[in-house]
Amino acid sequence: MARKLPSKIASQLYAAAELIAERGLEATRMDDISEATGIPKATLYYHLEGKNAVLEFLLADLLDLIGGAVAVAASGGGTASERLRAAISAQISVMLEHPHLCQALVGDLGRATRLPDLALALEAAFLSPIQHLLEQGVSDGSLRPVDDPATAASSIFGAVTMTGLSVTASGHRVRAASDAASLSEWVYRLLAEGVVTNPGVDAGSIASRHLGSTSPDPGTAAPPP
Amino acid sequence: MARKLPSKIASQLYAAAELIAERGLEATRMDDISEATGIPKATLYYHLEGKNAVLEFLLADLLDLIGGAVAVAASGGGTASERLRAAISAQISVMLEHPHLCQALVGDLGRATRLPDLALALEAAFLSPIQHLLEQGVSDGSLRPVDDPATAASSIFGAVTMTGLSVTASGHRVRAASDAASLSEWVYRLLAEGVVTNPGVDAGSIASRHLGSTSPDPGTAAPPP
DNA sequence: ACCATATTTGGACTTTGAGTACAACATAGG
DNA sequence: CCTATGTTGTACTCAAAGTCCAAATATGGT
Repeated sequence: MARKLPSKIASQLYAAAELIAERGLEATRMDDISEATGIPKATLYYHLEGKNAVLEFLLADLLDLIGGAVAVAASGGGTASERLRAAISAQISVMLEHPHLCQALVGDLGRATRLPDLALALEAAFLSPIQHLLEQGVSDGSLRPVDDPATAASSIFGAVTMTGLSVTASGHRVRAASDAASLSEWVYRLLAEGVVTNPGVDAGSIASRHLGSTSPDPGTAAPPP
Repeated sequence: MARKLPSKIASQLYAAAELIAERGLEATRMDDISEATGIPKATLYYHLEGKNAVLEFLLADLLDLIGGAVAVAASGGGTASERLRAAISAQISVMLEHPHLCQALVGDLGRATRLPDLALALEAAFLSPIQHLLEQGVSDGSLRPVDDPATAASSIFGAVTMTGLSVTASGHRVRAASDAASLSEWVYRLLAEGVVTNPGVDAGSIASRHLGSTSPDPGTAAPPP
């Protein structure tokens, strides 16, 4: 559709990512983008449909990067669990290499997912490869079976993304990891091994105790002692 | 600060949540909100500082709800792992009860986290209780030790939130869970037990294989058994 | 009942920023 | 040199946020 941007301009455009990441797209005036990139407003509008198109271009690019890296990781050798780790590593690496783009993506997630192309790209870049890995892991025995791998992929995506963000964005002094390799290893372990010491021990005891969706229910939160 | 909104108005305001969830705050005109709530624009501006304040009010409320429920869960009885499960259940329950608010929160996450009060509320409602649970779990032996519980809390938050969203928002036909109880049980298990069949087997073998961001450091993540 | 103060509301107004129109200019390929 | 296509400054339109204000209405204290 709009993938004919002169590379000169495309590269300048990245200068706008930082602005958008910090202030959000809404608070970023087109004139700011123009000034930050050195591209005059008229030229911007000559190539792009508008403000959203700027975001769309930047994020499509990011998602291509991640999608590519994840795809490579997911189709590499080894067990599904090893490839899952590689995929997570790929995502984290790209995130840490492009912190501004990621902040922009997450900060304007609503807008992003409302742009149809981007929603698809997101799906293709992350969710669907991870979902497949989960399924393959059941086959090769390296991963435990999970109901609804699609939803599980979302959960994993959420965990990885949020982790990457909290390292990237917030000034969190992160003890866990200073570089992409150790951070991704860290998240992978968290997701792979879980947080509990001996799985199964308290499983199933509470399952039906919380709320029945419809009825008034003051005690949604904690199980009685 | 602005917490004296007449309840009459406050309740009407929720009618705007759906609009915001669907179209994003930016695409929602103040006149739309006015019309949807039945509150005339002038009155809105009499009580609220502007558009952002609408979002801020709604989300502050949501975060109070979640924060309250999570706090109750986290301070209940049982092991840390049981309370972690209860906390997750609380969050999921509130999310499923207020899908519009959640979509609004996530959709305009950037804006939300840029509102200082909300960033703090988010921290207080989720992150910090979960972080404490993780720490307590190490003490009582029900959870395995994790480097940097603060970041781990973010990861868990990401997973839970994304899961809730993918059930709520996208038309995903979710096999995993139709109600809050079973969904939260499902996420808890995922996080508690991990996705891998026999933990530790492939740890450390690949850490440095994908792209080298400077130092290969395969061991920072989890403590040995 | 009376007054003071706060709330509600309609309507006109100001301001800001997105997006458009267009003419002048540049550049390239034939 | 001449036409295509890209570049850019300037001036414009237009929608929506937010402000002002004054008249109506409620609220509460004495």
